[in-house]
Amino acid sequence: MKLHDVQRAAVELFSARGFAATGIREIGRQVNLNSATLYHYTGSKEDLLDSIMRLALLELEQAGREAVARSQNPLDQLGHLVGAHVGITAVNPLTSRVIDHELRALTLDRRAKMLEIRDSYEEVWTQVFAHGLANGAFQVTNIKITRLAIIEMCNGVANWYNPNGELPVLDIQKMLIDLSGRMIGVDCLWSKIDGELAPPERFSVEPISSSSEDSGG
Amino acid sequence: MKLHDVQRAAVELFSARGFAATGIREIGRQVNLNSATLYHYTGSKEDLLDSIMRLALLELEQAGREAVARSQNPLDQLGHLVGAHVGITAVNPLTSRVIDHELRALTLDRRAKMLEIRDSYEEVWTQVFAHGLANGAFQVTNIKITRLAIIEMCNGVANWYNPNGELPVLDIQKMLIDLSGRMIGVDCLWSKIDGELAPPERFSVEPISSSSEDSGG
Amino acid sequence: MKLHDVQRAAVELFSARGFAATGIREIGRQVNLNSATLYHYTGSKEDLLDSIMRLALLELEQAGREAVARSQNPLDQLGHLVGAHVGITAVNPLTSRVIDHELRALTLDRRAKMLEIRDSYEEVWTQVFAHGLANGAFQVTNIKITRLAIIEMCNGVANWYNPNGELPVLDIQKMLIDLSGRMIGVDCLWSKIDGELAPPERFSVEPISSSSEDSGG
Amino acid sequence: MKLHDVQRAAVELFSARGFAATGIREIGRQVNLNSATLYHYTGSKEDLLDSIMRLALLELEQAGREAVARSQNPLDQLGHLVGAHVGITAVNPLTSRVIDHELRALTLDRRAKMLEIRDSYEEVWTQVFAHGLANGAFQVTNIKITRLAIIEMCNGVANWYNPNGELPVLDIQKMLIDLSGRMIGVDCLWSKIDGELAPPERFSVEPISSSSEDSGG
DNA sequence: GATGAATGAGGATTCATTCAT
DNA sequence: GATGAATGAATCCTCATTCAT
Repeated sequence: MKLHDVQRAAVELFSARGFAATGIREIGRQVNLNSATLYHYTGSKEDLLDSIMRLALLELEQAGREAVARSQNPLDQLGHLVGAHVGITAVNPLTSRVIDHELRALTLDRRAKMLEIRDSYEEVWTQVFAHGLANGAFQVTNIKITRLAIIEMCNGVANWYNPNGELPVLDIQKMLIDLSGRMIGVDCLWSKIDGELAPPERFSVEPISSSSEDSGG
Repeated sequence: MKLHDVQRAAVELFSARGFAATGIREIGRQVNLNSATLYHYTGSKEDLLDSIMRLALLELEQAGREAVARSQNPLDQLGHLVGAHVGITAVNPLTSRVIDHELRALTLDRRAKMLEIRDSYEEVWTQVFAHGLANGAFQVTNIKITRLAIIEMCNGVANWYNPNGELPVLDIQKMLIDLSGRMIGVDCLWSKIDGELAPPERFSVEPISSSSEDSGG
Repeated sequence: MKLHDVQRAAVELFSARGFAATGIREIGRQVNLNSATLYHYTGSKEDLLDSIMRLALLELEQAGREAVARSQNPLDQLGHLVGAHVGITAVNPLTSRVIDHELRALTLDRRAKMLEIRDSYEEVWTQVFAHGLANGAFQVTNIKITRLAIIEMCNGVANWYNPNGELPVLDIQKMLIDLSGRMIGVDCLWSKIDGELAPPERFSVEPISSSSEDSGG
Repeated sequence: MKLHDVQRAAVELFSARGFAATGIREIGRQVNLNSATLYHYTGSKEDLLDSIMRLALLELEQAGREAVARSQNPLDQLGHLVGAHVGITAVNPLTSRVIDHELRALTLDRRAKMLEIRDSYEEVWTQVFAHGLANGAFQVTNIKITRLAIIEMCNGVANWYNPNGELPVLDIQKMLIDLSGRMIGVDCLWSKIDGELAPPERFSVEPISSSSEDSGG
């Protein structure tokens, strides 16, 4: 479908230059479409960004909920959750950067709706930590900061991981799961997880040749 | 000095809306200066961004080097380094966001020069990890990923910490030092550090009422 | 026929927003037709305007000639002419506004042809006045200005008459005939007219629910 | 002042082609100003139209009030009112056309405010007619229609009068005053008016070489 | 120092129109 | 008949920047 081509091109440019610095004509050029034709597919430029972010956040949220549903044990849940988040981020680094950087480009009301989805996703994390703490499985001094630190660590993957490089995604997932484990006082969390990690999905909007290229910003 | 006012206003707007989405007139309005007058103080819009980023990165680098110089012991060094980075980030969240997000807005050659500074700073981290590993003090399976994960975790502070909130900066520093310690296999790193943390400096370009406000993106 | 639907929709929009401010898609939307389909029925946007104006002006001219043909007496002729013009204007206010306002939207040559029709119609008025003056029936100091004043007064009906209101068209016709009579020095012209007024025809292009609504402009 | 030049050019083009069909660049070209510079003087295109219409309508209203204030006698008042309206219309035909045709181009709220001014002006007419009727001086069968007919007749002057032609404005005023008089049952109203007509003022926005040129529409 | 005026380039978006299906 | 896709040209407007004052 053409719409997907447009979205992919948009993600590529938005992630590289930023939403505001990307021209609608530039996007069109990448898909060999006149700028006027884009409006046939996407509505406004902001609509385009909105559709991309919504799609990505919804998939992230769903992946998070499925990850947690794989076990009742908070430790397992944390492992799966980190695995899912890191997996998705590593497989979709460009889209992830757009999610992380361009919320501010949305109009107030659209931003609010988008934040609802993000908050709903973060709620999943919050509950896992609450259980883990009550459980005694998580040994942390500050639950909130620890959670935020882990999430930021996971988000950071989009800034340095190159999916076309040598390191397989699974290795990154293992590593960050272990690091997360240590952060809550558990060593070698990866090896203790019950069940396999869900394979991370590639978004339909993620550009094909996404090479993160450490392209700044 | 007026230049600092302009820079502060610029950081405030760049961090909130992004460089490309911020108009030169908008900056002028915040400091009651005609847009044409800005050019007396700052040169071009890119010059303004360049000066801000350079200043901030140089201070960060210096703080990093001083942190490491406080001890010969890699564990101490890591603690001081994390403390410095987190401290600076927490005290200058808006400037930190600009550093993290707007490298891409620079022209190629300027970006290259800026990356040199950033690389030079990251080299400090790399060496600490190299020593820690050789030393046996750091128990990690993958140094590079561990280092990146820790740095991203520290950078993330700019996304959620509110310097006007209740939590003192020092508490954040302690927490993240402990978390970093655990990530390399050492518990309670904070209590083991030799010497006091250097008090984090506020950049001259950091807006006064910087409340991070978790304002998106 | 569909063509008439399109023309009616066009008159509705042209009279409300003006030709230049009306989009071809807007017209299509009103008749549930894709904008591309309009071209099967109407040709270009200007063709559409042209067909509307030509049709209306031709009907006006014919009505004018028939009105004058009803008597040899200049006073009767004037009465019938005013009656016809006012009647048509009151029954087709939207189309009348289009005629009055949108000549300028036509290309030079099309405008010239349209003006020929209008001039031909005005020639009817001119001759009635010439006869009335020669006759001695019209007592005027400036024949041209009087004629123009009467015509403008009649045209003005399109600006304020609401065909869905209480006042019947016939009352308007009576009133303006009397006023016209007074303007040439004859009182109660309406009661002196020989023969009945021709009933004013509704144009095929006049929108059905034409409520003039005094909607500005 | 440059602003006046811009307004004059705008009136010239708006009256000739219509607001919607006039480009901002076209206006700029006429005053040798870059289109971007126009915004320095005028704000948006709609602001430009708004300022023109407001200025013209306010002057018209003031002239109307002054005309009526010249006498207590309704007949005199009507004469002065018609004289003022016709005078202003004849001296400012282009601006008058803009007032008559382009209200629809304004946004809803701006249009509402503009209509307030116009209504306030028409209220002057309404009161004169009310007094004239109560007085017995006006012999009419329907005041409202008579009033509307006279106003439309006066407005019509903008459609045919050429200020650069042979006929002086005063002659037009005389003629239309007499015609208006006849419409309310009074012959030779002009010769009965007490006091001189106020000389009609030329608007600052009326183009200098305003030759009505009967340019369509 | 400071600013109003000025501008070329470019921003997103809409336009009337065509054409293959 | 009817339409979705496509486009070049044009829309209004904003941009960063310069310069005479």
